[in-house]
Amino acid sequence: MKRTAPKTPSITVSDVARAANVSKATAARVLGGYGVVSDMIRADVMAAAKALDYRPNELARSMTTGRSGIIGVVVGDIENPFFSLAVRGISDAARAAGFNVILANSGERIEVEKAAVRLLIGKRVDGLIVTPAESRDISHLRDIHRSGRPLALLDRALPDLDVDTVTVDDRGIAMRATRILVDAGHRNIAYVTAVDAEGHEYRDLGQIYTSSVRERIDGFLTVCRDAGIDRPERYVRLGATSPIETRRVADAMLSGPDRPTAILASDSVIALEIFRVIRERGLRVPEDISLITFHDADWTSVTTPPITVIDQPVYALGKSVAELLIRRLKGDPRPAERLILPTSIFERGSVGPPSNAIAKRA
DNA sequence: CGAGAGCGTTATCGCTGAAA
DNA sequence: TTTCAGCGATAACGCTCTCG
Repeated sequence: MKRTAPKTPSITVSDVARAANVSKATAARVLGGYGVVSDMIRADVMAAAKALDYRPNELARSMTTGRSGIIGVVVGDIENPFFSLAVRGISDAARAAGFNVILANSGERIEVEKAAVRLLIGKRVDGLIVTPAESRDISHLRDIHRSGRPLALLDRALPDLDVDTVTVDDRGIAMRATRILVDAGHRNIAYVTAVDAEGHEYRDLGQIYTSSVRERIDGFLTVCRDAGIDRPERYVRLGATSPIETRRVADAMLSGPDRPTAILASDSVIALEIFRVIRERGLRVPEDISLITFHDADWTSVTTPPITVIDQPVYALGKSVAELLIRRLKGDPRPAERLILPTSIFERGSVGPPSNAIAKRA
């Protein structure tokens, strides 16, 4: 029995150099694609490398260059199609520029996000893209900045952190969506988000530490108040962190005596579960309840009725933030940029006037 | 416990020989 | 004689592991 695993001798530049009868330096020049080498020697080295199946040792390479060629990405929830599409945008832009991506999931938990950032810095990523779960505790993000590594923020801006940021106009688009519901005659409109807070109950904006959601709720409440709706904040529901939790929230909301006649969902995962609960309760969209959701997820266009959605340019969001970061990695000295991408609403069939029964009671 | 070798690669320096 | 393409030698990188 062997006590130690047999060493698998990997082919190095030295081996290739020996096989090609040149020095290590010359072989390295050919394999690394730098410096000047004659065509004959280049051919010899390439042939030797191919014969030996040489593969560069990236660890050793980054030891001398100080670069890893890797971009670290920390997102809130990999399972959410919003983030998977954004990551797709990031990785496409990264690959085009010769970078790879390491992905970490924070589950929207600040401790996990901090650990992920620490891990990625330990892995010596060249730069990081983060969707900060909280605007309150950003010491770990300042640390990145201070370590000289570029940082870029995706989807969520932090006023106190002057780094490249790509977002959408969350407040403005939430206002437009809310206005559609108000114009349809709704007075009891709920906003449902995954973001949670102390006590799981909404009191005021100060509780909401996820900047994009704070913006949205602000926009939502502003339009409600402008329409003369009394205490719209009582319909803000927090903690729809998973399908199970969303179901709990939706059940509680829809079984109450003053159930809302319209719902604005903060993401498509929440909206799908709410849609299920509505149907299971024998209610109809939009006759009994109107529904609008953030994110034009695939399923929203194939339901009966199809769902009115806020179409965020998710792929472009990811692509743009990666491009900003890569520009930074290449030494661009320009001041930090805050991009706000345009957003639109696809009006489909899930919004109608409030049902009479409820309207009478209200 | 500290010194130092070793890992694979890159980058710099300096040498050689041939062309101008 | 000068110039420079083409190449070799080697220090340096940051860490682990061994040795004294």
